[in-house]
Amino acid sequence: MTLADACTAIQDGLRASQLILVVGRCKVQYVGRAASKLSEGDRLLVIKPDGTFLVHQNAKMAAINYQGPGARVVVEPIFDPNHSSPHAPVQLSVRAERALASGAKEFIDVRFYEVQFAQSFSLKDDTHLKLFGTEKELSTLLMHDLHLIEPGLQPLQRESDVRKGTIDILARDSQGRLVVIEVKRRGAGLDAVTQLSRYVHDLSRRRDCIVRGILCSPEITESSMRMLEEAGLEYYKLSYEIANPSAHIRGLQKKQKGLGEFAGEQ
Amino acid sequence: MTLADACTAIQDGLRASQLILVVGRCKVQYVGRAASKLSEGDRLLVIKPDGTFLVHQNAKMAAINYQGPGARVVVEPIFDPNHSSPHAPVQLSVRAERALASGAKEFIDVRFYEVQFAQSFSLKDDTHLKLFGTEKELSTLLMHDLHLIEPGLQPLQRESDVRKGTIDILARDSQGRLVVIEVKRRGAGLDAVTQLSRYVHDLSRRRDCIVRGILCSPEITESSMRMLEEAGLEYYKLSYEIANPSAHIRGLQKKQKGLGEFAGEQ
DNA sequence: GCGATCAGCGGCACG
DNA sequence: CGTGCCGTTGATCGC
Repeated sequence: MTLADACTAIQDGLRASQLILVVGRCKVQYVGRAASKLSEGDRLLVIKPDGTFLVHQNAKMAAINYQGPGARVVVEPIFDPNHSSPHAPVQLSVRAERALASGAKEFIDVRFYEVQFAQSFSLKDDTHLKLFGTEKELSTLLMHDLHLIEPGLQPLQRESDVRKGTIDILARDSQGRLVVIEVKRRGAGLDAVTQLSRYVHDLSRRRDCIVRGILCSPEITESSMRMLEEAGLEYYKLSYEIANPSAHIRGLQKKQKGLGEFAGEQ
Repeated sequence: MTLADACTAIQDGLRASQLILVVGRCKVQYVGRAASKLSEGDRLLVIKPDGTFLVHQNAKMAAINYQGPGARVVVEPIFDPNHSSPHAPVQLSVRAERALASGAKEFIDVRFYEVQFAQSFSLKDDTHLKLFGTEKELSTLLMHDLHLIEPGLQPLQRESDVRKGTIDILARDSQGRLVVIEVKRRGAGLDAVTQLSRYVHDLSRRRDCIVRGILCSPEITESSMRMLEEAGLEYYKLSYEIANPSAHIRGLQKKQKGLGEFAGEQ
């Protein structure tokens, strides 16, 4: 496929606001929040009607260069400066520009030397993904099953904002103490512990009372567990199943200090 | 394009370990770390030689469903069960399976009802992106210019592991105190403050001495600044430029408590 | 719009 | 391998 044909195909796709696919040998340059250079090689370029601009190599999930929705795409044939008359383009430049929130601009330039394929497609699609097993779902489930953690635990609020973030679940225990519960849908790391610790400290200072903190996650790393214990916080292993219309909590087990095993309360 | 032709095209691409592109009307189902359903609509499917599997809608940067490198892809024509004899497939199933680190498996099933386009491409590309302006680069630059923060500040180590994470820069000030420096390439939020706070507390406890903590970033949110001050930590506004072979630090300015303005030290 | 957090985060580097 | 953490993170939701 000639570069001139590719240029036309891309322009047609841009005008018609279609999905554009280009496969070819190119260099890529990016300047914006960071800067990058990618030397010659074969890549896939995807341009979506909303301005999304993706350069993919032949491996890995992530695009090697990209531009988010809202980018303005311009395609331009490059002619050999040695030839005074413009016969056939020797390169094809596909450029995406975009304004950052700060007002600064960023751009990508993909310079094709050879195009294997370029075509645009009309994609009719107004559907939205339905996702199950998110943290929000688990959190909602857990709030209605706080007795799994301990009897007498009463839910107060979900997603309550404190000055230093958003608490997943706020509850009160049988002795009237506030309990901050942080839910993680996957293994908890140090960040989860610092997060919970932040909420507990903030709340205990503001209300001037003792506040408990409980981390609930399917796993926790060893150093996170140590840090949690040092901070006087509690851990419950959260076991759950993902089902189609809605997830399902299998159980919660308190992890005992210094033991590799669990002692269930249920 | 018939579903049978699409099936052949995909199979050829899989056999030849090529990049495969499919555009068509499909449903998508996913079960694994979470679960999802996406009803009928037109999408782009990208399959890479390494098993990467991407389903893109006509908007947004992120793939709506995906599978990472290592997935095993199987394509299978589905025939109408009412017809005893297999004439033409009524659907085309493209399935990606993958084993998680935990040992559990996850899979996506893309069910095509109609295929506009299906073709595979050979992508020769062994290049790697060169990226400028990363945090690592800024951190290295800053370590050699600690005097920008204050005179007498001496670098000790970069990327030093403490029990609770990895310290960007460890230094010693003119009075012999340890200084933990956390560098962020973009605006700092609460997480950056908790991160720094974590390192400082850990180190001060382990060494049983006073440890200073300094956050360096181009911006910081108001609540983060408040939290930083409450924790007795310091903030320096980091101004930098991204240049081609290497980034360049323009300056560092200490942010004064309670003022919207800066008082430079330089 | 900014701000905080989640994500099926992905990817990397180091122990 | 896990653990930690950066990312041109992106995407969402609340203020």
